[in-house]
Amino acid sequence: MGRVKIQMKKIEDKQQRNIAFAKRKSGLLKKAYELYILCDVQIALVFFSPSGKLFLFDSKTRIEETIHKYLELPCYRRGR
Amino acid sequence: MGRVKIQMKKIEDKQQRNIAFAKRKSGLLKKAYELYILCDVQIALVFFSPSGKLFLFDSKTRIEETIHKYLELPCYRRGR
DNA sequence: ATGGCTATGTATAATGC
DNA sequence: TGCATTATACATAGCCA
Repeated sequence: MGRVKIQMKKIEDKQQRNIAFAKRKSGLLKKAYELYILCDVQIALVFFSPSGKLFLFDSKTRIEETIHKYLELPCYRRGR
Repeated sequence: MGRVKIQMKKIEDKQQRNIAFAKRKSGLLKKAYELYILCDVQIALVFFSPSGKLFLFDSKTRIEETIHKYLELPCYRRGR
């Protein structure tokens, strides 16, 4: 997607990994937002940066509500 | 991103909304996967389709672990 | 580190089967 | 109701300030 196609494996250089994280974090949050708006669906997204900082996205419902809706599903309906 | 730029608002036509959901769901899951692999970070993604079907992505840790890691944060560290 | 730039790879809206 | 294709908008890798 950039000037060069990259291999899908962990970026070993820590500085390069942080740069990639910063850029892709924004992209992922935007995609989550767009899916939520365009399709009017409930979404919860939780992730941690390489340094352990928390990032969140949720749809208009509070993230806890989506999480609890998931946790309350019987295990066999959780997929996996 | 397609042939035409679309407005960022709910797609009112149900059939078109389902089509957009199906495509963007794959894209969002792929982006989450790529961030996880490239940057080696913990991610939990939970969302429901317009018809209420559950979709998930998580990094190698079980999704419950990431969720609990989030829920155990003191509220002031959850952002928002 | 951060924040733009730009060339290039990707995602996807519309369309075709 | 889906897949596959195509054209076009978007995301981002590598640079540079």
